[in-house]
Amino acid sequence: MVLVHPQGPYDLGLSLKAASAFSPGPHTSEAVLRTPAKVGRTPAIIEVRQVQASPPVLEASSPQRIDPKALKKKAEWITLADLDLSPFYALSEGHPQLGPVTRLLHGLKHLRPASIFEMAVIAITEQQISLAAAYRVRERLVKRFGQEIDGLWIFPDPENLARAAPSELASCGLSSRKAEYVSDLARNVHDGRLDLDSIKAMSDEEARAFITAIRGFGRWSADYILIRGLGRVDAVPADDLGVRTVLGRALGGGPRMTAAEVEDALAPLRPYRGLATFYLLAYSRLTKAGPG
DNA sequence: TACCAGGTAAAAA
DNA sequence: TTTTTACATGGT
Repeated sequence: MVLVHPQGPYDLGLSLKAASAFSPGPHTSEAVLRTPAKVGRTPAIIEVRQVQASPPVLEASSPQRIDPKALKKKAEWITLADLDLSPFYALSEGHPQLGPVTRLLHGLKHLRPASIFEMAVIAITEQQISLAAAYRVRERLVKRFGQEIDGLWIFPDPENLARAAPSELASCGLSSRKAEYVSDLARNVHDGRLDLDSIKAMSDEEARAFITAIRGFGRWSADYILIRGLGRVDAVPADDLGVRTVLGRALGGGPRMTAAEVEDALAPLRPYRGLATFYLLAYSRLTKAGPG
């Protein structure tokens, strides 16, 4: 068991609730994060619960025997512990639409996928089709090429997907084109030709250039990976259909915005445009009537 | 039943 | 150089 001290305000329960509003996922209904991941070489369940509200303190643990330092690092990565929301709240305070939303969702952060590789595959699956459809495709990928631990499935390593024939990947529901993207990506990462972790040290602009140079990743995927996979809070896929729809309704009071209108609407929120967008999307999903 | 859903690369014009 | 096309699945 290790303690994690997130920077600034944090509400794990709210963050889990938002996560499950975006995808069905195995997120628990209670306020405990339970996520399967490899810690070093060891498959493990990582459990995170909040033991103090303010200043926030998290407790990370695992039923498996894993290095406490590595466990802490993984928990910090997944929960975006290094992000301090305070300056973002100060900036959005006076914003007519965003201000009330940030007050309502105080302490909300998104959860990062355990690795950039996983995030990259998520991005490919979510190109063009609905999040729900993409989730089903990933579920099949994970159950075919991943590893089960205590009822949860660890996302496949690059090696697992590199070994798979593109046709096997496609049989999980990927288009043959996307199956090639995933296969190429997995093989390049596994061979060491592509170092996705090197993105962590790059500026947003460098990272965009790096990602879009990879086959299968356009501007949308690059910005999506930056905000969701890396927690780069200023990155926004402005041409994203969901972003354009929700911002059109939330900020424009009307129909779907164009990408240019999204850029204009978010300009005052720099350097937190991605975070602002996440809050508006989360608010939109959380306030939709749930099933039952 | 259609149609749309948090795009991309490659072909065609 | 710009525009069009094929693509896979799930929800409505």
